[in-house]
Amino acid sequence: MVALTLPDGKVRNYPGPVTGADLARDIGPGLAKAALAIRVNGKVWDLSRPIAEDATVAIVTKKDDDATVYDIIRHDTAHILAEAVKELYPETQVTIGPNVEDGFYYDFARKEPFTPEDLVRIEERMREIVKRNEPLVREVWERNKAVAFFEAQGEKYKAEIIAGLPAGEDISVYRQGKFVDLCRGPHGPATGHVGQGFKLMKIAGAYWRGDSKNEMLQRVYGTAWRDEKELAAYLTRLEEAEKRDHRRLGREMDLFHFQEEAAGMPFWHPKGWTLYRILEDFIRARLKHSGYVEVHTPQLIDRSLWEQSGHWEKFGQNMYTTESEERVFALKPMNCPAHIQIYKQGIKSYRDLPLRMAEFGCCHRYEPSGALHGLMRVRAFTQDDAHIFCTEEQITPETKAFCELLLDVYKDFGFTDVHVKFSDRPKVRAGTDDVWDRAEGALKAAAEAASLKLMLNPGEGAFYGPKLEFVLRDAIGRDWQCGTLQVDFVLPERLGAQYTAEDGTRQRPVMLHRAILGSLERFTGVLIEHYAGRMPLWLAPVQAAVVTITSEGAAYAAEVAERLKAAGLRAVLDTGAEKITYKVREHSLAKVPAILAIGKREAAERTVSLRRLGSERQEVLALEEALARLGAEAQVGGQRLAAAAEQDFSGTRGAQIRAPKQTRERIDSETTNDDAHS
RNA sequence: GCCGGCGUAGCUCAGCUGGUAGAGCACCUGAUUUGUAAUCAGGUGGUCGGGGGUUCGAGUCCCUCCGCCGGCACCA
Repeated sequence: MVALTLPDGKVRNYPGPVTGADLARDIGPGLAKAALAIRVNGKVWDLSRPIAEDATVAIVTKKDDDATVYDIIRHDTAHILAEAVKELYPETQVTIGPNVEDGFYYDFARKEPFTPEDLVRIEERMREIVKRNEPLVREVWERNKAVAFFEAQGEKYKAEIIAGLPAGEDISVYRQGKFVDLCRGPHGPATGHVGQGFKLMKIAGAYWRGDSKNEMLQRVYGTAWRDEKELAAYLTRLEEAEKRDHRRLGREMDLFHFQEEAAGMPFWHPKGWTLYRILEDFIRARLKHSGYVEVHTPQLIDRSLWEQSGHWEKFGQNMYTTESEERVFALKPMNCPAHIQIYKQGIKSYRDLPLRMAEFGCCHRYEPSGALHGLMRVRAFTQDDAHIFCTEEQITPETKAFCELLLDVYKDFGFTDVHVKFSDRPKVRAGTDDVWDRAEGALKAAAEAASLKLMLNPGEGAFYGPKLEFVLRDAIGRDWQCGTLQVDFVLPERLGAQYTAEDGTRQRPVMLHRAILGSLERFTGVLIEHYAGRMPLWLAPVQAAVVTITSEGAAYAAEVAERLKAAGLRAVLDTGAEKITYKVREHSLAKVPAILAIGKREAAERTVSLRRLGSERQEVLALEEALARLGAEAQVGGQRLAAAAEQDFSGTRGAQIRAPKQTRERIDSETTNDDAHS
């Protein structure tokens, strides 16, 4: 007897093993048709797989609001992709085809790369295969049979994968039509269940087994959804994400640019640099408040120091060098060795620790050309870098304090969804197990003390110590790794840092490498995308535009602009001859958070008509009231920031706003009252 | 670095099988004094990413270098 307990608590008894398909058919024809798979004691099984023992079961259908549905649909679609490719290009070998976020891919081995036209053909064939509604049949094969089968087919990759599977594991294959693929499953009952809500997205090269020493395969990416409507929604989502691409907004909002002569190194324009400097000044103030000292170290340092630190050996190929006076200098790729040099000046006592040394040091790294990506991956960058020299006992309190500072800073920027990856000892590492035990223990305890959600990232620590990696989630759900904290026992040793302990002995300090924003360039990019360019008031390069409706208001408008600037706000004055609708549009496209319109009435009554970006509402306020309100909002405030991030984004293009002609000169010199960059 | 795609005016893009470069917006000039997302008219603007080759003739074809885009690999 097999007793199956259904989700509603009812129990069905069978004399012997039954399949999910049998059960679904017994319950009703509708369910039988809709069934995709069956959950057996929480595990998802194929409908064709016999259930031989009592179990709690639930039929999975496409309508279920459950990630499993997508897992099945996407993996089925990957098999359909492989079948289509084998039908169209029989000489192609199949390799692996896992699911990824929002879709799947399949890697193929073939001499000729796929063309975009091939992709169209393949997708057409896939749609046919779906219509054929071929049953997907699970079979368990004996290992040698499986290897022999795939070798006979010329599928050397598949044979290699099977050979690598642990002994004793069932080798399951799935058959659909003439196509047989090694696969763990589970799958839906037939290709038709996938429906037409899928699309092939792109072709790319990918190394076999992810190793650049191996041959390159052809990877086809696809996406698959429950139906065409969901697919359409997904494609719309991609388009929306594209609109907030910081590279596009950087151009549209005149923040920065890149050019061939300095690939991977941003040219910051006045507005972009204003934003950058706000971040830098903000962090500088926070660090100062948290007991850090700031230093500045040379851009060029003789290679001997990099040899000593070990960087030359590991990363020499990725360092820019220059020769002078028969010596080789490297542009610094990081600040830490230089900070140790400062630490080593004079004798340090345990009383000097912890010593928190910060530097906004510009670093250069020769990143591989294919890695460059706007501000997110550059060759010249500045971190909000600091090194905390401390004793082992101080690791925990210092880490805790750092985590608190970091979360607080993130909150100010509007990021409240943060998770932390904890990367522990890698296989190849320096330091004894005892030291690692202590370092990992201290780091973990501190992270937990700071109430962080920890995700384990086993074996991914630096060779010198464990690390925390702080990942924040942006307004549209994308994750960005920004902050980091690494415990380092190695560099102080290599570069000879010491302190005198209470007992008079010489000891090695521990070094905590840490950054909150990471690279300022990258964080600026993240912020632009998070806010879709609509920065909250305190971050907006131009915070307010004072615009006249008619020239009668010009003198008063100039006064309003002056008052805003006197209140510390970055304001522009637009007294051009265009219509108010034109000015509102232009300044809105430029994503200026506040537009203060001045007409005859406002001038007479000493008021302003305030319009906020993203809203059509206008509010007539006394000038003093508007000043007070904007001034208050320009202060850092977490809640306001979060609210600003949620403002919906409407697409724009070509917002290269400049001052209208009559006032051009005046405005250009008054874009900002922040003299820091002049 | 590897695989694929792409590179035409400041931006977005058109330019069929090779016949000597075009639109919209932007910009400039003039007119318009306007009440909350585009006022009208006229005008300027490109050695078609760089170099080389094939051809009577190359934006269109070939080679090569550079850059960008999408992945992969890398990321101290």
